[in-house]
Amino acid sequence: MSLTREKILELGEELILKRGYNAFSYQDISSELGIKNAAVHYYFPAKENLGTSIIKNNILRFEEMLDNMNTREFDEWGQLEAFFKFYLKSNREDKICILGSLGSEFQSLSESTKRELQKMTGMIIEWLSSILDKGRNKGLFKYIGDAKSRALLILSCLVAGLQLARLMDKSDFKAIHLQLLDDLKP
Amino acid sequence: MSLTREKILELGEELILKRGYNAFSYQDISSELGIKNAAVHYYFPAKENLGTSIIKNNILRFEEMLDNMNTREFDEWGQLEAFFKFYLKSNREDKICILGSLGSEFQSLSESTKRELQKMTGMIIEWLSSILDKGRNKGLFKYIGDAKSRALLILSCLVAGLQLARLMDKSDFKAIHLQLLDDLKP
DNA sequence: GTCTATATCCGGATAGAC
DNA sequence: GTCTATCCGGATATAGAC
Repeated sequence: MSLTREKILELGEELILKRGYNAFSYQDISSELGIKNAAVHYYFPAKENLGTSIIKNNILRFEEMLDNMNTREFDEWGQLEAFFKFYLKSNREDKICILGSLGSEFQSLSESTKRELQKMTGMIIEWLSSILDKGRNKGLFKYIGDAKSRALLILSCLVAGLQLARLMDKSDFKAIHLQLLDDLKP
Repeated sequence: MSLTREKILELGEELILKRGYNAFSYQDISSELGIKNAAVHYYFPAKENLGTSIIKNNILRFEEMLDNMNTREFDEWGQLEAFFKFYLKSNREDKICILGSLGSEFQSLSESTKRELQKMTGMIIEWLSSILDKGRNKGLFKYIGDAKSRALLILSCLVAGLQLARLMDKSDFKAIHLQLLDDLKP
C-alpha cells in the first residue's frame, strides 16, 4: 500500500464531501500534496477510478465499523449511536455524507461509480433496517411501520441534515439528531 | 419577459436537478435550445448569474404556492400535503430538490448564489415550522419537540429522500413519505 | 514512482458584426 | 437579440525521460 495513494484517496474524499465531485480537479490534489498532476494519474488513470475507489474505501470502513461493534457486543442503541457519531463528526468538520454528495450528482457519474454508490447505499440501508428491527423486537426502540421504511427515513434525515446544517447553521443538525433519538425512545 | 430567457431558466434548473450545478455547461443549454453559446451569455453574463436567478425563480414559485394556499384557505394538513406533492412529482421525474442539489456543492458556489440559497432555505423552514406549530395547536398534528426541529427533520427527509430514491428505487420515496405522514397523525 | 512536456478538448466569457 | 469568431484558462489524460 502506497502512502501517496492513501493521501490521494483521503484528499479526494475530503474534496467530494466539501465541494462536490465535479468541483475538484487533479490539480487540486497534486498541488495540495506537493506532487504533479501525472503522479495522481499514475495511481488513478481516470477520475472515475478515483471516485469509485473512494467509495470502495468507504465501504471498507463501514464494514470495519460493523466488525468493531460486533466484537464489542454493542446493543442496538449503541450501534445506532456509533453510526450517528460519524454524522456528528462530519457536521463539525463542514463535511456532508458521501451518499448525499455523490447522490446529488448521480446522473453525471460513470457507470462504475454509480454501481459502487448503489452498493454502499444498499449495505447501509440493509444494516440499519436490521438493527431497527432487532431493537424493536427487544423493546429498545419504538416506531411506526416496517423497519426498512424507518431506516430510509432516518438515513435521509442524517444525509440531508448535514446538507441543510452546513447551509444554515451547524446547530440545526443537533436538533435533527435529538429529534431522531427522541422519536425512537419507547 | 423574454421567452428565451424563460427557457434558459427552466432548462438550467432541470440540469441542476438532474446532473448538478458543476456538471452542466452553457453549451448544454444552447444546443438544447437551438441557439448559440453567446445568446445564453446575453441573458446571464456569468454562470453564477444563472444559478442565482434560478433560485430566485424558485423563491417566487414558493411564494405563489403560499398565496394560492391562503386564497383557498387550506388547513395545515392541506398545506403540508401540497408541499409534499412537489416532492412526489420530482421523484417521478428523476429530479431532486434544489436545496439538496446546490447544498451538496455549496462550498463551490459563488457568494451571491450561496446567499440566495440560504434565503430560500430559511423561508421554507420558517413556513414549515409555522404550519407545524399551528397545526399542533389545533390538534391536527402530533409530534415531539419544538416546531423548528420538526420542520428540519421533515425537510431533511424529503430532500435526501429524493436523493436516495433516485439512487436506489423510486418506491423508497413513497415509503418515506408515508412514514412522515403516519408519524404526524394524532 | 515521479517528473517534464505536451496533446486535446472543453468551459466560461467577450468583442463586434448583423 | 442573436450571430460568428476568438481568447483564455483549466481539466483530463498520455508519452517518455529519469
